[in-house]
Amino acid sequence: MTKPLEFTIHHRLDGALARTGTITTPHGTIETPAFIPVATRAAMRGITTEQLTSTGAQAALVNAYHLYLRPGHELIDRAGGIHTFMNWQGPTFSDSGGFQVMSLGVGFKKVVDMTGDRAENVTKKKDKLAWIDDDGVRFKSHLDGSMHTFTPELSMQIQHGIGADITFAFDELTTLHHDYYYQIESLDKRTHPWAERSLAEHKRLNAERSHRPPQALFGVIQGADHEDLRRKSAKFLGSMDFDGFGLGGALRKENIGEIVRWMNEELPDDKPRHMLGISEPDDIFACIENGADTFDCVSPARVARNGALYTRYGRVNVTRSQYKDDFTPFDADCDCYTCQHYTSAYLHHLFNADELLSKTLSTIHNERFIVRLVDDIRASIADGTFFAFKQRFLADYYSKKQA
RNA sequence: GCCGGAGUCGUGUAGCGGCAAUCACAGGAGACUGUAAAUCUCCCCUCUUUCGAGUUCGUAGGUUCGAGUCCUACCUCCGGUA
Repeated sequence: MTKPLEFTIHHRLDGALARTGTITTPHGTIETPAFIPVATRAAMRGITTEQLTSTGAQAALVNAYHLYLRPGHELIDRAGGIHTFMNWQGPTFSDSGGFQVMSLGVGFKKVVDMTGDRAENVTKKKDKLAWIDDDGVRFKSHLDGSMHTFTPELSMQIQHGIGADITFAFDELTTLHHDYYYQIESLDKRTHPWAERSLAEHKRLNAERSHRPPQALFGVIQGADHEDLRRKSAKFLGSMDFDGFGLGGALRKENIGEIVRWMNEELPDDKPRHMLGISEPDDIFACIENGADTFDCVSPARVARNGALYTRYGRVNVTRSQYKDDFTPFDADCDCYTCQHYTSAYLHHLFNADELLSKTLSTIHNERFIVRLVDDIRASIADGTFFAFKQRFLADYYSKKQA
């Protein structure tokens, strides 16, 4: 195969931007919409690749920043690439390190804020581990304090060493707390020029490294919650020679669907769109309805490790004492390995006893839950029942909290 | 029997005349959205939704403006010794 990526659209939903399709990569295909679990450091925390496969995951996403620091992208290249290294034969994505621009910078020690109304939600200069200028980002390693400068070129070199099928342009992830003028500057001086530089370096590397399977590059749209900036960014990047697009950045939960629509109305229809860092069921519905094709997110895994499991009726902490004597599966509707073999009481006990297995079993469940949700949404688009499915699912999902 | 030591929140502790009283564990609840997350936050004597009120450091007295803290007696436990 000469092209790094092909995207075929199969179904479209009347009255919305939702579609189903197939992404074809050198390491296999992804039926979209799809949820892509995150294996930041070339490992899905707490579970094996076989267990990840059992969740129905079609692909996995790794992170350039983390793998650059350890074990190093040259080492992964020597291993034969990320697929061989981590024994994951399916399609892979690699994030550019753009998220760390925010999470180690202004967002350091903060929770991602999708409301914008937490007043003190920006990290002070001296406490940060990342500093931005128009050329790139200086990082202070969270592992040993050493300094590293990320540029679009370095990010692409790292991502090519890693060898993921789909890579992302290095971008600046802003927050809802940055003002409008900062958001404009961020687009014009960094995210957009960096996208051009990422693309140029990517093309050079794909040509230079012809002994490896060709890699795809997605440009990442920013613009926070401003319609004009989102449309402008989508138009600008959409006209470039990317294989697909990342829908990134500061999103306001309240109107996340609308923000996604602004971008997708401007983007070329025939290229895939990846929603970066989103996985709450209501957000997934809103994004798919407005044209998102794939998703990645650490949340299902993280909340699982911390004891929160998804059910049809909402996300619930198994650590609650009510599950101590509950000898039924935590989610009776679930076909995952965990729910097929273990009871709520057992999971409750494992968390209580701080057994590693608690995290493994709950991660398997949550990843399966979100993967299956998106699979079901895909099926509902194909057979035209999307809106009914969405209404029923969300009514159930939020029925407990409203009560 | 005598000598010495100790009794503080479910447990183990801090406390050195001045705030229901430290810390840890246990217990209860919550949070988590391109992973510095096996993390973090809150509650945890009683009553109260809150503000707040009440009762407390083995028991009973005493000294003091004020006692978990000092004194006396008693009770219990742990060492040592007959």
